[in-house]
Amino acid sequence: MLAALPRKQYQRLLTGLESVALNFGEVLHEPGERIRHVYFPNDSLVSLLTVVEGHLALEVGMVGREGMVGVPLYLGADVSPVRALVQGAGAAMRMKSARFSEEIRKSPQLQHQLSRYTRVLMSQITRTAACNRFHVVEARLARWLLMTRDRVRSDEFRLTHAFLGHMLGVRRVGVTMAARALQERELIGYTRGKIRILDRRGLRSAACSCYEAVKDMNTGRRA
Amino acid sequence: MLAALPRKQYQRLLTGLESVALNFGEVLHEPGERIRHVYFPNDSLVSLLTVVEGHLALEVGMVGREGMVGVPLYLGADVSPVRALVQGAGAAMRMKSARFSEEIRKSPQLQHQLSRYTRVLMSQITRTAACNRFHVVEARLARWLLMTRDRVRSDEFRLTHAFLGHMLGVRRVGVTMAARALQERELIGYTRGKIRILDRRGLRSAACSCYEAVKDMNTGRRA
DNA sequence: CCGCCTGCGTGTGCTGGCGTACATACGGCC
DNA sequence: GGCCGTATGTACGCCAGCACACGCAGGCGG
Repeated sequence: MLAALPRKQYQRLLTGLESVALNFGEVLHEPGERIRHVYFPNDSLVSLLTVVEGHLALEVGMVGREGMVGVPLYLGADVSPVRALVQGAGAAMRMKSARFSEEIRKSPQLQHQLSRYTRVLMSQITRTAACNRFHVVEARLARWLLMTRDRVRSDEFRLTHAFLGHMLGVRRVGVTMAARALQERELIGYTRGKIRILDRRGLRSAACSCYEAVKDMNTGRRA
Repeated sequence: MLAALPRKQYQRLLTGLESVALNFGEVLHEPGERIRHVYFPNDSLVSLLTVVEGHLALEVGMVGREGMVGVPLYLGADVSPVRALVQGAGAAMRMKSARFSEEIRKSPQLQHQLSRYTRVLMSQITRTAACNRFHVVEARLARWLLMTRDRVRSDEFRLTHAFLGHMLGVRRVGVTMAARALQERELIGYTRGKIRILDRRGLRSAACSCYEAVKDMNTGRRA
């Protein structure tokens, strides 16, 4: 995302950026709490979850190297409305909130990038909302795996059914059923927390149209 | 929303604003189409709907006098990701897109108001997503009626079960059942497209917590 | 090598909402 | 005052996902 900035701006930003390793399960932001840093995932992957009392969590957005964690800061709030959970371990850059606000003020180009990304994120959240309402677990699981794959750039990653349940807002058992169905169709394989995508094209046709839709938003093919 | 601006700015904006009457069922923006005007409802009410092929529509946000229809324009896109449907007839102000973009550029205060509203809208969309996933129709219907009431400022309004189905993303029959349940508890009354709220407090307790949650966002009690 | 924790499989009964189809009833219009 | 469109009621079969509960197995630490 930042790489799209003019070189000079980018160089200056770098002086405020700090390289960090994000660990699986780490919580970067908690709803209602102050945002201390904004994060720019490199090969890591962060999920944005909404938390409703008395229910499972529910993923509303996914942030990889195309985006940023901490958009509310750009919009002038210093608290997060969502939980930001590291879902794929890896490297990221981060910047202190104060410094970042400062940089935004100084750079119209950065503002432009951020407004663009905010737009994409809103569309993504909107689409995810509809997806969670209308599509069955199996299709949603397929979509989710594909989206994850695109961001961690690997066909294999670690995650348990229970974890997936939190992402998709369903019980673990629901995930188990859906995963087994996909496995029987030889689209994926999994054992004890390791999931591997075997047939990417097949998985695409098992997924709902939301995968392509969200992808198109990110690549800017649609606004 | 605009009233929060400094008087001078507000005066200037007025010169670009045009008063319009919004009619029930009118579509202001269609997904994928250019945004020609932005709208500031006065006593009218606009629903933001996401449309997924082969499914009912689903409301993700509601805009009354506290907000604006056309946020994507602020974020630099000239096409809408959602359908904006007039759900409560009434008056609104509107401004041509080009002029509005111009005004944004000129006024930091306006930018500030817009970024604040964008934040609120994102939170609302997020919360609505979770609500649609986790809560039963009856509670969602109650929430929806209360939210509408707050915006049109009247205990009675015109809408059919079929219409409500589109808002809540359920079949008409589902609405009928939920509505009857609420009627039997004497919280609402309805006949042929007219719904009246009889017991507001009771309705609040029938609604899920999302009503209060979204309300708090709008009034700024939470970010 | 044993135990235990974690991850996965399976079963049972239940309920909310779906798709579809048809029946009633109000209310405006001629 | 009868007609008809639109709004609402009702019914039937169906299935996805729920809550809860328990069984099994791989792998790590002692």
